Amino acid sequence: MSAQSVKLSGWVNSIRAVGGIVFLEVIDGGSLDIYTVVVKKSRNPEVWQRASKIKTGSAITIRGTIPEVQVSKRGLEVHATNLEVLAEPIDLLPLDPAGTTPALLDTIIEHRYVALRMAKQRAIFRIRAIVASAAREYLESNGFLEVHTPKICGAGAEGGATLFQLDYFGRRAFLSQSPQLYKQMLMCGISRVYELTPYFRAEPHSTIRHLNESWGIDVEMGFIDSVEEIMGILEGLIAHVFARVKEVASRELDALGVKLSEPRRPFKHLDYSEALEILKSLGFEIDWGQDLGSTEEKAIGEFMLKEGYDAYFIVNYPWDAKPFYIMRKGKLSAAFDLDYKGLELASGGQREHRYNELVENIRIKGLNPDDFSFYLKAFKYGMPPHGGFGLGLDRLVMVITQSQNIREVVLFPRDRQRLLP
RNA sequence: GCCCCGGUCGUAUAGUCUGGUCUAGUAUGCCGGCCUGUCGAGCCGGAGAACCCGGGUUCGAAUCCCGGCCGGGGCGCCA
Repeated sequence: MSAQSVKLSGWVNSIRAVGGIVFLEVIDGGSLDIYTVVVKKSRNPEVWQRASKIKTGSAITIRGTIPEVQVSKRGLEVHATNLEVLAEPIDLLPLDPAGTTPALLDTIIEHRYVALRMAKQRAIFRIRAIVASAAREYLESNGFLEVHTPKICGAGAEGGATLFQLDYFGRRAFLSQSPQLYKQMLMCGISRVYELTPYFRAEPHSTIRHLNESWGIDVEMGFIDSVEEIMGILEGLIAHVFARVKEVASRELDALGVKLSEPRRPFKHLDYSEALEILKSLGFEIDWGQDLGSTEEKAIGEFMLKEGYDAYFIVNYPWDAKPFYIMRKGKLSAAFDLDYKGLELASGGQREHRYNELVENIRIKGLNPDDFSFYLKAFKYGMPPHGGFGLGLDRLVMVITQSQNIREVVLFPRDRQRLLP
């Protein structure tokens, strides 16, 4: 048996020198692995000389061997036979990559690239990537085609939400607030589509769960029998993502101190009217037809959790509280929200696919059908019954990583104040 | 946009209520030294902040008052 030789490139996260031995704690390019690089004066005077002068935060390449006998209690021990410093910091690090001295969220965001050397930060963004790939995996195995719709749009999607305006060769254009209208138009030619996409919203909110640029998983499916079919896909998607993260990201979850439990299935279907009853019993005064505010959502979340449900659908919303493209069922609608512990993760529903009814809905909402002609045209050529949902990717990652603020799970968040970096 | 709280060495904080004793304390990081198995290393020494910006009160302001900017939280807004 001989020692295995290795090449290791990464950053020095901490240095401990004990007499003629230098211990470098090194992390690699992205995993959660930690290496303890050992350099002894007696064995390698030249390398030791260099190692004892190295600065925390330096980017280095090590060549060395992995000894049979591992003494280090932390990380894989590597005995360096060569050490090359590729770049060293020219300023004090803006935060402690080893995580001993805490950093405020604002400091982390300002220096996210350095913060990513902290185990917890890596864990969050590794989980984020796993969530995205697990979602793709599930949707593709269910016959959904990934599509990419425009983010520069000539018309505001549904009216209502505030849009970012921009100049498009002298014409007025907007950043897409949602792929809603485009994914529906696609239902005239493809039966199942999905898109991982940014949503741009110019709302001046400042909360722990809103951003002006956020990411969503948008799904639309045609030839459906009922709205239940859509909820089935959404529930399956959520369940698959949780299961996948649990399966492949145990180290990341450990690093975050998160014990992830998969949501109880089947998800409870809570009627909007039932939700109002619950709220009434909790002392809230809500008139039928009103949308639920965040305080109400949280109260329902707590109530449902006591009943044993972390994830639940709220169904049968009043149509008045929903957008024009949602199918009407008298005073009610074929729309649903998916909430997880009081946080809205997704909303969706069956759409109105009949041309005349759709035009009528637009009018009822006080909008002008002419403004939607590019969209309405798609409903003239054999549009099947269809529906879908938009699932907030940031919020899903937030829930899985048990982050308190949505900014924690977005590398460079865009909020009202933050435009750089 | 409204309400509450905050802004002090690179980082994280103490100090502010009860103005002077703060030439601003501590931890970590940083610099120098000692130590051949540290692993939140240890020990010794050192540098580092006129306290977000502007104005005011006062003999005297990190501390009190006003405005602005920024941060955290709550609400509103939210296809």
